[in-house]
Amino acid sequence: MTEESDRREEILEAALEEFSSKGFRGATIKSIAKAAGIQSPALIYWYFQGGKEELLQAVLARHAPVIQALRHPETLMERPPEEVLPMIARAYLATANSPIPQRLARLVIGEALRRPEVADMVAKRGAVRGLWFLKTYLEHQVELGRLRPHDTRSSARALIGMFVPQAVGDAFLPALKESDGLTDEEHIGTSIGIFLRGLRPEGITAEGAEKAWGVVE
Amino acid sequence: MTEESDRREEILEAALEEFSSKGFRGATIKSIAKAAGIQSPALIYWYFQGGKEELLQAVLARHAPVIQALRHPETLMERPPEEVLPMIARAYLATANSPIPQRLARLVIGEALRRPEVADMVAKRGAVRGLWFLKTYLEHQVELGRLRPHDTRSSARALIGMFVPQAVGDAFLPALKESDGLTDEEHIGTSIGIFLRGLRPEGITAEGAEKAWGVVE
DNA sequence: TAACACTGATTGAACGATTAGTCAAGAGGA
DNA sequence: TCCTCTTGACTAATCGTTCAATCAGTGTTA
Repeated sequence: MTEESDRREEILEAALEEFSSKGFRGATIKSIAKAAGIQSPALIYWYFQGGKEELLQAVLARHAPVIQALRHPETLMERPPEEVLPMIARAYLATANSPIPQRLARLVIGEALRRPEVADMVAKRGAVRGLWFLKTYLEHQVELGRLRPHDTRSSARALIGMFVPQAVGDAFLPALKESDGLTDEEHIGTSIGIFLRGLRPEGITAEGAEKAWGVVE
Repeated sequence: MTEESDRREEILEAALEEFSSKGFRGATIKSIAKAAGIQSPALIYWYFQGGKEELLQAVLARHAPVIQALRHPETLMERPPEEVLPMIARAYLATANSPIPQRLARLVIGEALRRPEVADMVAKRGAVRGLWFLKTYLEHQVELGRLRPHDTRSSARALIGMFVPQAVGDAFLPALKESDGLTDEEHIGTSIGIFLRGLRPEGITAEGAEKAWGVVE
């Protein structure tokens, strides 16, 4: 259960590479076999009797934990948004800049366009969980009086959404970032600044908030 | 030049339908012919000598004006953000809910993943133009003293990004919106509220702003 | 009017290439 | 010998594309 065959792992790696760059239909069993360094496509059927389809499922399953991610140590819950939100934004944009998650995103997006099950998996395991965590965190901060009361379903979407164009630029449309040269850190600073100021309770200034909640940096 | 053959138009329609639902590779010349109501795939080669590839290019070219869109009547420039931003958000989400733009988005996203030229077209004709308009508008509002000074490259991204999760939910991941039932109008109200409050000049209240700038609704 | 030819539009059948998947046989240890 | 792993050769189907033939009009000529 724990020890996977080396060959199987090699095939899965090659399949992710091929599927993500060429798409499910564009990648052929032979090209995957070649990329995995094996002589015959027949060997793939020894490890994945279900053929190409099972291979795709196995690749997705192989990285499902990564997709889930965003394990939320409850420690974050108590820390103030001035600290937590930039952390989340940095983690998000860092993911968009890493090769494996990029390939996974290419594969998953491409397949989600045609396969409702994949779209559903993305929505439920990825998006809904992420939004649920953000919403819970923001609600808790409202209860603590650090943010003014509002609809956290909406603010959770708005918060993560603010970084989507930049992430898409990183991962898929380099021309977008080149157009004005906005760096990730600049964007994080400005947009979280707007977000927090927009949700600051009445009559509280930035300096007062930092002192009251013990912001580290 | 103006009068296109009916048949050619029928084939283009069928091709958009097929390409967007099955992808470029997934859609076959025969299935497109069938969807267009013609008996033989050979007819497609009479109208598009370049074959399947030219057919794809023709479908994209057919709707290029729609992709550009966002013609910006200068009248918008002078009107206050309390009016303009919800208008933009509504137009954006309405587009995400319309069938033809949805199909186009499916096709374009799917192809942009594998074809750098398509990705570049999306970035330059779509994203960069849209961001440039928003940035210009926001800068102008800063000059008018209706928003406090800030990096408008970042706020333009943040603004349009806030609606991306909702738009994606509309067009691709229905499970996302079902998860908490947030409506488009609720989201527009809350998130633009946060955005505007976050960018309000120092010492100006919401009521004061509305009276000073003559917000209609 | 009738026969004809020309042109654009449409068809069914076929070709060659490529694909996912199969199979029997072999290699190499235990 | 037995079992796991690996291979090259093969199959059956499907794909994009080509091609010769045909159809429907539309003048043109006798």
